[in-house]
Amino acid sequence: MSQIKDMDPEVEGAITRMQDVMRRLNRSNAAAYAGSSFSEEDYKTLHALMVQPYPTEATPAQLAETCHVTRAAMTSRVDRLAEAGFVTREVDPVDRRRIIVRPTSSGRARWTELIGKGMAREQQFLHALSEQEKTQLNALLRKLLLSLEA
Amino acid sequence: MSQIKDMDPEVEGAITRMQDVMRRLNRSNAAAYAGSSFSEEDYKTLHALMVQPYPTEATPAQLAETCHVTRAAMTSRVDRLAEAGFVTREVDPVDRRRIIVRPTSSGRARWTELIGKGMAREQQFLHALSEQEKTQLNALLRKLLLSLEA
DNA sequence: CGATACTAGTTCAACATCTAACTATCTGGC
DNA sequence: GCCAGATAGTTAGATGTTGAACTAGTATCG
Repeated sequence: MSQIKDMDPEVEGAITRMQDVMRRLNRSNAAAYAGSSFSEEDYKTLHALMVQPYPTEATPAQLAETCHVTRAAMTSRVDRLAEAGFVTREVDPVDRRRIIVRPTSSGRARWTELIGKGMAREQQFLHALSEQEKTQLNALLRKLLLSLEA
Repeated sequence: MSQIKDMDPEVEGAITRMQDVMRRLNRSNAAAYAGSSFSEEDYKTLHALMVQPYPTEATPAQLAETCHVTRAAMTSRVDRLAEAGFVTREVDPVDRRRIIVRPTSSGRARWTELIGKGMAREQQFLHALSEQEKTQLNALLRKLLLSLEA
């Protein structure tokens, strides 16, 4: 490989490390759902639904946006969750184009069971950083995101 | 959504923000290759190859590991690059199971053309942080990764 | 009131990825 | 030398995603 000018080691390092961190986090999460019939996508979709303000319901389009996937992808995600009995699909009587997705009691239970484990995993993931360091990291990321939103 | 105890806002925040940052970076990179016949995967594969120590060559398995994909995925990646004339595939005469991948001059040229733009994009991405802040961010990430490697 | 434009959701084909099986080759004991 | 076991790469089938086309229902406005 030839000489690479214009390279900033701090920039390269920060980006490479962030990618590495996220890769490890994703692997850790994936591992937590491996072997189960309930997938990580299932959880994320269910979570997007449970996080809605009262009443706990949403359209596929809203869930798609929250999960950062297309509506097409959300169709099959909701298919699976409905098939497994974790959510219901109902046509909105006010606007019959719209579908309203709601968790079943079984879906609520599954989410409650998994949310705790997920947070424990995240805390374990960052446990090497002190409270002060986590705050510092957050401040840097917040500043970065603020600039990126422009 | 019910009461969520055991939640640490700093942990949630840091992870959510890191995910957000990476999503934006990935989108920015994807946009840079959109419309071109040369994909982001093509670039990453070519980059993994060009980053090898002299002589600039590697086996598919090495490239797969560097790119964090399976060997199976690397087969089709190298297929495409070879098809497009950016790399060559040659059987290792010493161990005929192995394939040696090498960049063509056209591949080298393409990489040189794109590496600069990529670094410029990354620097622009982090431009909101001062040198000191980038260093700080790096230090935090390094510490975090160190703990995760155990 | 009716034509037109928009919106929500779904379906479909293309694509990249993964896991698992398979082929070909090499290696190490016996 | 030969056979069992490991290794490199490929192939096949399944999965989840995207973008584009399609269906059905709603809103606008002349």
